[in-house]
Amino acid sequence: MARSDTVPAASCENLEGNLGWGLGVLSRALADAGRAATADVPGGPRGFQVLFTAADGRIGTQLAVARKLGIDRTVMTYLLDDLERAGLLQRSPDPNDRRARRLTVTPAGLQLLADLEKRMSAVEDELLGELDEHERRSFRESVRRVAVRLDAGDRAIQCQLAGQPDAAPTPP
Amino acid sequence: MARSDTVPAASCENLEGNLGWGLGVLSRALADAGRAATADVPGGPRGFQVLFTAADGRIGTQLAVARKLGIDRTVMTYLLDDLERAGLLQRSPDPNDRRARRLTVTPAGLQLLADLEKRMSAVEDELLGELDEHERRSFRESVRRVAVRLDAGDRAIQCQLAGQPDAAPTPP
DNA sequence: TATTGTTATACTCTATAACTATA
DNA sequence: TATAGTTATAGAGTATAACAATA
Repeated sequence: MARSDTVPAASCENLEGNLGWGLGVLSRALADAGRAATADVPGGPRGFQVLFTAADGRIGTQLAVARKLGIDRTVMTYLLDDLERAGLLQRSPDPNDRRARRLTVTPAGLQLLADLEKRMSAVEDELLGELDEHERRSFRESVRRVAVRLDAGDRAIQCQLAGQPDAAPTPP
Repeated sequence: MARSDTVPAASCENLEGNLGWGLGVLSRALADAGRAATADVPGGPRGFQVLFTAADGRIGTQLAVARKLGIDRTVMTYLLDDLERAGLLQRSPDPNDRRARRLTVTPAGLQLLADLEKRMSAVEDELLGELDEHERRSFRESVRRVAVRLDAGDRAIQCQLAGQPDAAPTPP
């Protein structure tokens, strides 16, 4: 009764081996450190990501940016209001589809963004400090590949995962 | 003006290379799929994690579990109320410190937990489907090591990150 | 006095619905 | 009719503060 009653028949030996726990810890740490590093940015870490995505230019409209970042479109409105009011970004009607708004980062926004990228990069390296350079590169690359597939790749996968947890894994 | 105005002086080429974006996508996907896979558990994915941690036995009291999982202690109360009401878990006063409550997972809880671990494991493997087996093991191990250091290791690191983003990285 | 846990309250985010304008 | 964006409202989730019991 010393142990056999407290140790469950777990497929995973301990909590630390649980991916959900690990990603939770990592995400919280990144969010906390990110909030501190983006204290001067409206919207915090999310404001930074919006600036970053808008500056990239390939994702032009505000709805596309919102989808890419997992931000609700109604939340996006307030976020952009704040960023625009701070003079970091501008909305303008898309000439091809006048319903949509194109996002343009102002010179002030680009300048802040360059600084933010340095800060966030430092934060990330600090968080991943446990890993050596090779492991770090490998880790970043894995995250990138997994995320790209989850994001653009197959939305079908997410639907499958969300809809039928016990269903057969091989649909035609 | 065709490009030089839209492409910023970014240290990271594109959004996909951004760790924050990648972890965001991955965490959201895991949360979504986890919610679906734990639809029958009070508290959803978090309820599963509490069960898992409590069943491990090494982290006995409810406050310790809450800290380990990044759950506010006031939220923990409601969470445990639900889990206890569902007959999955029990609270009992710690004989060594009668302020604290020890958590015991009931047989029904252990049975559900075993099933949940299978479900969550399947969800995780599906999410990491982009990686081959070796990469997957390596990725999980990296997450584990990074999280363990962030969690127990040095809370000083988190304080440093959170407190002074621009400060010198080598305090005495 | 400090800490664990609970409760009640207030606040912040997020989701829902309704509306405008374009397509 | 459907979509991009906005606005207002309601709801979920979270944090804050006060309290009781124990250390």
